[in-house]
Amino acid sequence: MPEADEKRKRAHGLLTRQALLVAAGTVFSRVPYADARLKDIADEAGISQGSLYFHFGNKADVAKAVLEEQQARMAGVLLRVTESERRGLERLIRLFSGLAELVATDELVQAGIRLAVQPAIDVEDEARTPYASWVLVAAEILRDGVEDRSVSGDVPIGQMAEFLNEVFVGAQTLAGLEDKWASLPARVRAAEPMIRLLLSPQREHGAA
Amino acid sequence: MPEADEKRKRAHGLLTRQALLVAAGTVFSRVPYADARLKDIADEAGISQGSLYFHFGNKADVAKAVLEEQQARMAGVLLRVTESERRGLERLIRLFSGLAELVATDELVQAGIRLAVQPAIDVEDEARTPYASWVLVAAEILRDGVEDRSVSGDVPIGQMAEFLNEVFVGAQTLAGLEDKWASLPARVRAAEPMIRLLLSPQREHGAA
Amino acid sequence: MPEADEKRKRAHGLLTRQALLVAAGTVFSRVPYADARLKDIADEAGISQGSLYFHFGNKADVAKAVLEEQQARMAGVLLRVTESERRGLERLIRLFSGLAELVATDELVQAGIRLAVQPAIDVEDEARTPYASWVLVAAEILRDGVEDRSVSGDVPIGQMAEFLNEVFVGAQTLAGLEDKWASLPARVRAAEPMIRLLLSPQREHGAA
Amino acid sequence: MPEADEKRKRAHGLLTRQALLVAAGTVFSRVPYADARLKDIADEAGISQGSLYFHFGNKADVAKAVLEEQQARMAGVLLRVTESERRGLERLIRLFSGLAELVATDELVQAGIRLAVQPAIDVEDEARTPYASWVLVAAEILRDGVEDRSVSGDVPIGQMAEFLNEVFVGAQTLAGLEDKWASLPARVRAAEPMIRLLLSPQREHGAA
DNA sequence: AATGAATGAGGGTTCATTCAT
DNA sequence: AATGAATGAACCCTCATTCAT
Repeated sequence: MPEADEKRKRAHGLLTRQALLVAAGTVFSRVPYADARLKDIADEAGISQGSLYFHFGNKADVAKAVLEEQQARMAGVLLRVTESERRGLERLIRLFSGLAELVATDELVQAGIRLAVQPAIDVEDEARTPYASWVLVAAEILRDGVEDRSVSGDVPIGQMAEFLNEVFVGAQTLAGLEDKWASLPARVRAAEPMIRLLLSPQREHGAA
Repeated sequence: MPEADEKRKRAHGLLTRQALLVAAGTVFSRVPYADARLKDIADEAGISQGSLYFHFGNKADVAKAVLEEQQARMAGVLLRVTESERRGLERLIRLFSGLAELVATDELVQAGIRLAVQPAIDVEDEARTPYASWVLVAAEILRDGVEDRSVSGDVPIGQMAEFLNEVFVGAQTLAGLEDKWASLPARVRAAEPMIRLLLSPQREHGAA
Repeated sequence: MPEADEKRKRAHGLLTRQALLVAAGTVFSRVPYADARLKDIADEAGISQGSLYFHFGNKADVAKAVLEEQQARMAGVLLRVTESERRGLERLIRLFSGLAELVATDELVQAGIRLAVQPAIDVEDEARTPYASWVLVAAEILRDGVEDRSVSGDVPIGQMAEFLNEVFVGAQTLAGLEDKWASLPARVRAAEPMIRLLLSPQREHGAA
Repeated sequence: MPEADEKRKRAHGLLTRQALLVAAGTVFSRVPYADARLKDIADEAGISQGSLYFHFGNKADVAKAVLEEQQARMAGVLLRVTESERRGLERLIRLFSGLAELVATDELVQAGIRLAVQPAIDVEDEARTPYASWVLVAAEILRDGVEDRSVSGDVPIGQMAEFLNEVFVGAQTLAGLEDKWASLPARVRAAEPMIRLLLSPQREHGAA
């Protein structure tokens, strides 16, 4: 059954590629792009450095693959939260804590963050843009919240979305420096009261 | 007068060192530590690469000097704001916008931020700690604010200080990615209403 | 009928080998041996790189096969000319123009020339000798020409054969550089009058 | 005397560069461009491989420098011959034998020939063109020869120049293959009678 | 007969650092 | 105080070759 052989072969290749991706996550989560050694990634994945080039064209491609996977995993959290939670305010809180949990525990996601934040010459912007999209997501949820009365109608949606994004990114940045993101969930939890205060309907927003 | 010569020489040496620092700021503000080339710094300063080693011991030393200068300049803003503003709330707001302005316009400070945020192998923590101190500063100001009634007494000082730090760092991170910090002042301005809302005395803080 | 299968398989194998040879011709005609990539040859032939090793032992073997085929094709021209032309002088002229035509149009022959001219480490001399043999062929034809009176008896056979060989090789080298041998036939045509002048019987040869 | 120091330093650098060029000649004269190892060149010159990059930008630059030097040396022969010999025919003969002598004894010139003949991807045409110019030189000399009656007026200048170029290039190619150009002078000497026969004034040229 | 996957040696190049002057 | 020159370690990447299927 040569066809079965083919399949197994290809499957094995995909496994290796997956291992490589995980290894890349480990390495890129620890050191900046320029300091990351392909040799370390290959070693970590248990294959030769040359093999790496069978699966990825070059160093930048590896980084891009990590970024893509990171985005997919973060989008996964969004999806799950969207499905499970009805009301806007809670959805937002859950999204934040869900992302925090993911970031705190998933090395590949941590690697993606590192890569996204630094201007590596060869990893083009295509992969680094998504920060903007999270603002849109937050705005969307806020609008839902206004509709379902979990969020005050006085909230200036756009600016608040931007603000919340800053809060999360700031927490993420600081947690990354402090203890490799282990404290991120705690930080987000600590921020929750302030967020509720800002959004809860019983207060008017006298913006400047 | 050989002594005069000596003096001139030493003065000239300091000038060169200063030029080197500025050049380092320019380069480190643009690319990550590992991508920064001593050659580029030397070129930018208009001296030979070899000379650089007369003024600094090695690459890490240059980075450390940049970090020190950055911290001095940021501390300068704190000093000026502390002197000029009486009431806690306004002092805090002024501090934020003052720092934002500095970051947006001063390449060396931008360089410092870049260096502080990334885990460069050889620039040890000594220089990266200051993030923690800003939380202390914020807490101090908040306490003053409570005392002078510009800040609500219900505000949980420690957590709020941490939260505000996250906001600023988040704005800084995003502005850095977006347009090399040009938009940071605008971001801080946009965040002002939320901050006022959180701190102003006429609302109770019944957070968990 | 398993035997028929066998036959078909073997035939198919030969086809592939042939395709491989053609592909090698294409690649070796374009770039020096060391720059020729087995991957390019395999791609050009439409098979996998691994398969190439079923048909040839290694890179040098591929080159040797190309050289052999080239020599066979050039010898073919000699054979055809010998059969068709009686008189020595005309035979010589026809041989030159026939070879020129072949070189100008046959990529595999071009590849052979490239390979023969450069000192590739692993394609040993076995394959590169034939230059000498062309001198012998030319001498033989010259002798025939003297006998049939189409070539002057005063011609110093050995040296003239060597000289004619140089002319052809020179034209070949220059045409190769100029336009990938497209101009070789024209060059040979332009050289014809000089050759006739040197060989025609009505003039005495007062060599040193 | 710091100025003297400067001078000595720079002179030392030029010496190294010169040594590097000679070493490159040795290596490039032996193996094709792609097989030439920068390590071998550096070793041959007695410096580190890294130093090589202080004097030349990259491998292609080294090759280009060799080509330039080769052209200068060959042009030198032309100059000397032009000065020493009055009559066209003798000038031509002397030029050929002078070049042959140079090629046979000068490794750097041999290297230049090797480089000029093979299509190395990164050594651009700028450096490989000069073959054409030799045809012009030959034509010029032939014209002089016609004027001073050392060359027959019936000679078709352009075509004859091209033909003579082919002869020399052919001899050069074959000598290169045979014994690293040692036999080139002998080959040129052997060709001399044929050339004289073609050019000497007492015969008419019935060109096609 | 053929393929996808893997290997490993080696090459060119970069760059922080040092040295002689 | 400054420079040109030199060093050497290391990195990314290529590519002929091999192996399991």
